[in-house]
Amino acid sequence: MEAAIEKLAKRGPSASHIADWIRSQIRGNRLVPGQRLVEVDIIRQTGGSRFKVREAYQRLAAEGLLEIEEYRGARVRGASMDEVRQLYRARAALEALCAADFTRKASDEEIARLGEIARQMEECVESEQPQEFGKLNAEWHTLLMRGAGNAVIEDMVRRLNTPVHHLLFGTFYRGERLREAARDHRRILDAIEARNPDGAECEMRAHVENGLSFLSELDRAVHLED
Amino acid sequence: MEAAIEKLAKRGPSASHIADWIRSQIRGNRLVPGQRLVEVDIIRQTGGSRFKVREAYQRLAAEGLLEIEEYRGARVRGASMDEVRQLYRARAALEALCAADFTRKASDEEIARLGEIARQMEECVESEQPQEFGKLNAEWHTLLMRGAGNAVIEDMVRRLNTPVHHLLFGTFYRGERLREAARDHRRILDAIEARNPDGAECEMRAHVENGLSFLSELDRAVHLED
DNA sequence: GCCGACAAGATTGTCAACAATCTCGTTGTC
DNA sequence: GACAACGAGATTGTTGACAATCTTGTCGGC
Repeated sequence: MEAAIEKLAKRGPSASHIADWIRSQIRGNRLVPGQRLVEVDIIRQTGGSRFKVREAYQRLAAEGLLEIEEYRGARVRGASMDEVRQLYRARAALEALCAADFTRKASDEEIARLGEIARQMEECVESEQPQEFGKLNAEWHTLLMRGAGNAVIEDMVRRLNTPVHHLLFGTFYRGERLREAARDHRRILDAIEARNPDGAECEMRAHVENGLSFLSELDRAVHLED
Repeated sequence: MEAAIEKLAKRGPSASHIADWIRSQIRGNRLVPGQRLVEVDIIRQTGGSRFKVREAYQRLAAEGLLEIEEYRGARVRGASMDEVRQLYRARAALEALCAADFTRKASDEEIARLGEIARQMEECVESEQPQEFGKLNAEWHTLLMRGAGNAVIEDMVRRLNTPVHHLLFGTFYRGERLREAARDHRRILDAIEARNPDGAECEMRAHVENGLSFLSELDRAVHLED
C-alpha cells in the first residue's frame, strides 16, 4: 500500500502496482474467495484510475487469481480442495527438481545461508512465532529455487502459492505442523550438504506432499463439522 | 480469425478472443519475438475496440508472452536459449509426474486411444508429414495430462509451450528427430501398458529432455554460423 | 405471508476525444 | 560527412460521459 501511495504523488499507481496491491490483500486474507472487487472501491483504496484498475483485473485473471464475469465484475477465485491437491502435486515436482539442481550447483556459501535460515526457523518453532516462521519459510524456499538457477520455476511456484497462502496462517502454521516442517527442512539440508541430489529431490517431494496431507486432513475435519 | 469475424456480427470480439487470436499468430510465427504490436493494426485485423485490445495485451503480458513498455506499446517476448532450457526442465518434471499418474489411474480405453494416436504419428514419420505429426503430438500429450487428472499442470504446460511453439515447426519436426520422438512415445506407452508408473515417469522425463538436447544442438549450430 | 413484476440505484462495458510521449526524418551547423 | 536540435506524424496513456446490464427493494396480487 505504501508503494501505491508513494507513486500517487507523481502520477498515480500503475496497473502492476494495483495488481500487486490486490495480490497482497488476497494473501493477507483481507480479500477472501468469492468476494467481489468493486471497481470504485479499489480506485478509492489505491488511487488508480478505473482504466488501470481494469487492466490490473485482467492481469490477475490471467494468473487465475480473479474471475471476471460480464457485467458482474471481478471476484476472488477460490481453490477447491481438489485444485489445491493438483497444485501441491505440481509444486512437489517443481521444487523437487530445484532441490536436486541446487544440490548440484550451489556454492558452500549458499548452502550455509540456507542452513542459517533453517536454524532460525527452528527457533521460531520453540518460541512459537508462526508469523515469523512463515516469512522465513518463504525466504528459504525462494533461496533454494534461486540457487537452482531456474527463474521460470521460481515464478511458477510463486503463482501456485498465492491462492493457498491465506490457508496457511492460522491453521497450517501451528504447533506440530511447524515442527514437522522444520524437521523436513533439516533432512533436505542434510542431503544437500552431503551433495546428494537424488536424496534432496526425494526429501523435498516428501516435504511438499506432507504439507498437502496436512491440508487434506484439515479439510476432512472441516467437512465433518458440517 | 474466423471466430473473431463471426463474433463481430454481434458485438465485436471479446478481450479473450483477441488474446486467442494474438496467441495463434505467435504460435504460427506470423508474429515473431521483438515485433511490435501496434494497437490500430490489431484493431483492424480483429475488429475489436482499442479498449479490448489493451485488455488482451494485459492478459498476454501476465502469461509472459508480451512485454509492455510505457508509451512504447507491446512487443512479442522472445525466450533466450537459457530460458528455453529452464522451461523444458519444468515441463519434464511436470509431464513426468503426469505420466506416472496416468499410468496409475487411466482406463484401458484411454490407454488404447493413446496408442492409436501414437500409431498415427508413426505413419506421419514414414510419410513425412511433420505438420500432421505436430498436431497429433500436441493431442497425445494433452490426452495424457487430461487422463492424469491434473488440470493445473495441463494449463501450465500449455503456457510453457507457447513461446517455443514456433521453434518446432520447420526445424524440430523433421526427419530424424521425428523418428526419435515416435520411439520415445512407444517406450512411454510400453511402460504405461505394463502399468509401471516409475518407468513411464522416467521415459517421459527422458523424452522431454531429448527435445531439449535437440534444441540445444540446433542453437549451437546457429551460433557457429555467425 | 409468498411470489412475480416493476423501478431505481449501483455497477460494469464501451467509446471517442484529448494529452503525453516516442519515432523518425529534416535541417542547420561544424 | 557527422551530428545535434528540432518538429511533424505516429502511437500510446488517460479521462469522462454515456450505454448496457445487474441488483435490490417495493408494490400489488394471490
